[in-house]
Amino acid sequence: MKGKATSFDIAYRAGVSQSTVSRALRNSPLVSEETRSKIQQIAKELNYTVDKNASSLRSQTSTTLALLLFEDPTSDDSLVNPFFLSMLGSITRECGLLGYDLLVSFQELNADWHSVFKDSNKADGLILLGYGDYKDYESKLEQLVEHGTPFVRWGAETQSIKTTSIGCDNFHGGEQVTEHLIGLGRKNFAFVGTANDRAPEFMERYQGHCKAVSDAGLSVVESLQVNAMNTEEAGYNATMSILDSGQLFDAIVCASDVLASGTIKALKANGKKVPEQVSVVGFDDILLARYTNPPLTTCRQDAGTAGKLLVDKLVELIKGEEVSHKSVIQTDLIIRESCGNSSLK
Amino acid sequence: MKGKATSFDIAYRAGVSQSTVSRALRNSPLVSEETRSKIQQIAKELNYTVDKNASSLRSQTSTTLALLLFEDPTSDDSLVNPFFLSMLGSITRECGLLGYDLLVSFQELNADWHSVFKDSNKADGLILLGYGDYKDYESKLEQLVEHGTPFVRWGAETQSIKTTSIGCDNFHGGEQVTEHLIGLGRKNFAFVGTANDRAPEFMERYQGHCKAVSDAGLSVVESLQVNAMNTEEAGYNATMSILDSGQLFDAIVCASDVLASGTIKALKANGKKVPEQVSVVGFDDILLARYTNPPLTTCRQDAGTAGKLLVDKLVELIKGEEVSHKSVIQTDLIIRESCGNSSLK
DNA sequence: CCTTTCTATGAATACGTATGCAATGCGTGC
DNA sequence: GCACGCATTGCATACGTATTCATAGAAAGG
Repeated sequence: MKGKATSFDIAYRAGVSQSTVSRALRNSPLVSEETRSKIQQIAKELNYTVDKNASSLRSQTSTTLALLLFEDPTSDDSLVNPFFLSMLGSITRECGLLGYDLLVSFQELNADWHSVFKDSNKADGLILLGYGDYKDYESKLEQLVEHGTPFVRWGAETQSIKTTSIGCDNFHGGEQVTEHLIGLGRKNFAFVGTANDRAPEFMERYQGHCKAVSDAGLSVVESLQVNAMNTEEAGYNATMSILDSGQLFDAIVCASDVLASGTIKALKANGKKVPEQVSVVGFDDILLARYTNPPLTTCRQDAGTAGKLLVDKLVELIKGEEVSHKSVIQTDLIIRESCGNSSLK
Repeated sequence: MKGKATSFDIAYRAGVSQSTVSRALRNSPLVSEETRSKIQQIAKELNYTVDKNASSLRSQTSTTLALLLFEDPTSDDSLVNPFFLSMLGSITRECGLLGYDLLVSFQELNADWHSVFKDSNKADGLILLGYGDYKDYESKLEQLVEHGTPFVRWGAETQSIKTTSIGCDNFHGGEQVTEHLIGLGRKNFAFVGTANDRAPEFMERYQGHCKAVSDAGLSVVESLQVNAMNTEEAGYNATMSILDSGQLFDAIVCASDVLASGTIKALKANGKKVPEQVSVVGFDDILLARYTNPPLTTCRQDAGTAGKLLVDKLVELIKGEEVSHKSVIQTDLIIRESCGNSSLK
């Protein structure tokens, strides 16, 4: 046998036309049960596989999704938000279940990612993962919408346009962790990772945090909240600046685990005991949270559900179904040791 | 404008034939500089992108690589070997640089991964990442070879057939960590993660370890080496069994960081102080290694170089170039606190 | 000025599949 | 016995590009 078998080879052997072979293999009702089974039998014998390029070209659909991961390039290996990575598993798995292939691409934010893949017909839709400089980001999203490209995003809802996004209940999560701290007797809160343009979900967490503080009859001290990017270093620096300011606080709420890791380091470097003197909470429950010292109390986002949902929604969009603009995933408070226990009261 | 622009649209506007457009866009020397620039100009105006399906179908080449990641499905989110994940970044980046797209797929070992992608012409070659039940694994590799599918692997060299693989110098790494321990005065070694069928690289590390022990005039105690899969739980259990055996040891060499993490937990659970009573070393230097308590001394494999090399070699294979069967990446000893310092002597 | 060589282009075709449309055969109802 | 409907199948074509082959014109050489 020379080269790969084509549907014509099967047709010849089965004594039917190529059309019938194509139909039989796609389980069209237009072929009799008898010929179908004969054809499938032969296909198996010949190790036949449909040529995806030809198939996609003809049907104008690729059964492929593209995952675009936005990350600022960093120097070290940990160039990827660990939380996104843990979604990757569930995304690929769900793709497999639904019969889609997955193209993965890391994109810098200023790249022309909005046209990649879809224009070239390599993918039927896009999954966008990662935060962006929101001004530029939203304008690119608008282009996608104009273009009619199906896509879903992980993250907060966008302001200017309606897009389909999946996100966790950041506001509630912010409440949860703060209520936990209040329950332990903490009263003076700092917040690391206040919103900046790149991370509206941080803002939502902060707002939930504020609500819980207010509800408890306590007051939010503006000067104790510090803007920070999502890196350990930023968490470290933010915490240092809080310490330098000399203000009083007995708990630090961090907008992510990565930030919290830096916060704990900074506190230790300054001789502060965690959790005895200062409680620390994070957000995400990435693998690392179990290994900080002390282990980090945090708010878990279910990466498995998130990934599955992203794929499901995108496929619905591709099929032209009506899809809700926002899906919210519940958060779970994971209690470890970085906040102490109620004996602190 | 209705639908996407095709090369015919450009041809019409430029007053040339479609052939010329195709040539101009692919920078063929067969078109004059003048028409080329006119065509490229028009292409830009029309936001033209080559239809990859048509292009791939015609040229029988997809400029796409497929990354197959083998993992036993686990219950928790950390379903992916963290080390492999850190390679993902460099792999996608290198793919981008070389103009290749990347399909990512998690595969269970018993699946028909050997025929996926390549048969359907969706990818020009495969990158295999992950360990397998070696009997089954090698037979599938043989099928790939027979089939003429270009592929590269991360890991140890295969026994029965010649395949192109990239791996770190596991043997030397095993020596490095052991010599370090010996330098600190350790004399009685246990080893967690002795080779099983699924992880020949573990075996190489073990052999390097043994060499270093012998070279130092010490002896290897067979009963202090325990087989273990690459999970934290396995490391924990293996260490417990060593402890239960009641044998004397002052250092545990683990075949991976993940194992070492479990080992440290088990030691602590039994009241053993690390590193005062027992030194522990790992292998890989995954992110987690910085966060164990105490931070883990380990042998770093350069995931960045590894990923880049995998892609480079695969592309060479695809282009039909001669490629060395094995490339070795150097390892670096990363000293943290889990082994103690020379005051232990 | 005629032949030859080269350069730039166009015409035609193939890649392998999916599908609209036509055709065939067979059963059914009147 | 005839018209009609249904169930299968084949024919022909389109998807959009890359490439071989042929061609026209220009340059070159004698």
